[in-house]
Amino acid sequence: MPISRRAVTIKDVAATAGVGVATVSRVLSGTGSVSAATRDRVLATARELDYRPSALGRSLKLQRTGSIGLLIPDITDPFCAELTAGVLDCARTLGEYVIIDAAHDDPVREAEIIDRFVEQRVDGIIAIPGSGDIATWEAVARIGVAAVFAGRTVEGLIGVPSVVADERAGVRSVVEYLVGLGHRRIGFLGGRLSVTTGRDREEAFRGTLTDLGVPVDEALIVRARPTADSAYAAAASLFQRRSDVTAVLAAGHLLGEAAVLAARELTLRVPADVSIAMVDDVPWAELCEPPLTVVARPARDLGYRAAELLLRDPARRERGRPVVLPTELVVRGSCGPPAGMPGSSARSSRTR
Amino acid sequence: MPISRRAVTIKDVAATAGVGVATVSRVLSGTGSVSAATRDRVLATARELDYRPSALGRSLKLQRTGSIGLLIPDITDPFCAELTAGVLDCARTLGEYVIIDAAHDDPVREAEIIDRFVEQRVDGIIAIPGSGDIATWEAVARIGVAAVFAGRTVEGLIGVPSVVADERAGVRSVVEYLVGLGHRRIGFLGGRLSVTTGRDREEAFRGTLTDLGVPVDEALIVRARPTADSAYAAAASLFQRRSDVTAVLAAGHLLGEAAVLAARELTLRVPADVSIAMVDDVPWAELCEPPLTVVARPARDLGYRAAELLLRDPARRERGRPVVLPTELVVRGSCGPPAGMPGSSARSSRTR
DNA sequence: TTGAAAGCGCTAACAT
DNA sequence: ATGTTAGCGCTTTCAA
Repeated sequence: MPISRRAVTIKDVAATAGVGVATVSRVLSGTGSVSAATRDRVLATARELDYRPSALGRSLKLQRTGSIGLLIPDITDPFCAELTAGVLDCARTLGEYVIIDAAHDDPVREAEIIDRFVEQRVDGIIAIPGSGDIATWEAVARIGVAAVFAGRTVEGLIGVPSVVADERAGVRSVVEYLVGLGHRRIGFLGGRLSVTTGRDREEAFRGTLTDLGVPVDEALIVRARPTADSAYAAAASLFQRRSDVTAVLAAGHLLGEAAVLAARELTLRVPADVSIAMVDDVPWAELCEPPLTVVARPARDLGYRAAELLLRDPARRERGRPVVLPTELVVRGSCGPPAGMPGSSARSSRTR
Repeated sequence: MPISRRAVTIKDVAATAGVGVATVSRVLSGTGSVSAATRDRVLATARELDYRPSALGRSLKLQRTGSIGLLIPDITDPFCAELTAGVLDCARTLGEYVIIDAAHDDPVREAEIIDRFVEQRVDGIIAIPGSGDIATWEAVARIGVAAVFAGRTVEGLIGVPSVVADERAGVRSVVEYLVGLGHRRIGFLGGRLSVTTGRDREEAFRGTLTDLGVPVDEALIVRARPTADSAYAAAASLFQRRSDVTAVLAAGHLLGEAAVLAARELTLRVPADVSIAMVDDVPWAELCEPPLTVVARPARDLGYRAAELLLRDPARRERGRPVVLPTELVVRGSCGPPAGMPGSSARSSRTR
């Protein structure tokens, strides 16, 4: 079998079948009318020659690629991966393909990736935006490339719609749960305020506490950069600085991981000594000992709906209003009444 | 600001700048020679018009897209995600972009995705193959599209090189470790033999035991389909059927998760009652109580090297020999001497 | 029903 | 140094 030196083109098929290229195109795309005889002949030769139509030629002609660009912070993050799976699912049902790239929270890289997407003439862009440049997205809108944000938004940007989880309601539900359990001194491990989710969660934390008549102790609210080290430092320092916290809400799985590890390191029993809850469900939350109570965001749906909004709902997309999906409080075993409360188990003397 | 009705093309830039299209092309691609004056003028107009060169036109002309197709089973699998990150890293440094899709272990879907990649005229394909069709890959080779397998191979296929972990050495190291601890009745939770990794691991398990003079008890070797349910059923049945197992090796993180859950359900203490080890390091392994001892595959490197092999090492790629990367035995707390051994803690009466 | 031809945006060979 | 032009593979009028 000879190595094919050149890819088979529509011309080759046409010539071999003894018809014009237009006819081949018609047969293969199913448009127009062709006699059954030619149809069969063309199909046969195409198969025989192992002809693969080039999407390049078609896209250039059609001015439409059938692709969508997906920009995420980091594919190894479970939330991103799950959201990506949703995008892939939807793209598949809609016959689109997905170009993906990770910006790793670097605004420059984010802009580069978007430029690339634009050059590739993607039909649209889905992004989990970082704390990046607003100008980047204004440029996208200006060029006229459709875009939608998923999971997060960019502050003060109009015209780019988004599909997000109801972060505030999620935080509210878990704070209410903790307060209902009897907690009054609840620590909050938060992320950067420069991303919308970070701000929403922290505000909702404060707001819910206030609504419930629980005083907000600013010293119990700490923030970390999105690295394991920073998260751990924040968690450990909170536990050590304030041995009176009875519960901690981690506003993200990195922070939750840090809280679990720090508690373990300080030999705090969960939930006897301290209750831990976190935002975002991840596989390890269930395998933890005890299993972690979490606020789950519908990550996969977020991705699916974002793709849907982008590709098949231009009207709604234009309106730019955010689509908000509900979260779910998943109660597992990591939260209980505070030590010393009726119903709580006897508290051991905490050795630090 | 008016909505751009049509994307700016190289012609527009040329006309506006008062030069030929070739000059614009030369300026933008940095090839050929242009006077500083025209150069500046072209650059200025390009910027002014917000010109974005179309990769479609360029790719069609150059017969090269600068893209690679990445085919994986499931992006939400941590191993796949990590490997994908490696591919993304390498692609970025090489200036390529990545089209991704998940086959979910469906051979038909796998074939469809590959067809799509071919139509898109990707420069090459990287795949974590399922137990799919060998014919699919033969077709790829026949067409002349470069491909490399990552993490797994397809049996009996020549011409497609691969970058894989040293599965056998990995399993060997952990089996030696367990036997060294004193274990003689070691359970094996395996995957399908139809994927190369599944077969390699099981063979290595048997082989190592034999080499060490430990009899192979076939009743201790069970297989599961790659779903959480099937894995759990396998683990639970093994524990219940054979209460004399002192250790279990899970040949994959799904199986490891099942083993941990099943042990917990049956109130077996780890490692006092049973030691658990698993192949593949995942985030939860460290957060588990006790943390799980694992054989870690260099997932990210696997992806990076696969991309490298595909894009910048055509010579080696041609030769088709697999690149084998080492694994690492990460000892954590989930393995100890078997109950009743010197050094083991007193064994509780196991209530079943 | 079918074919010829224009043209999508770009690059490169060729001419000037 | 710069402009003209052919053509990459395809779809789609427009004629026949």
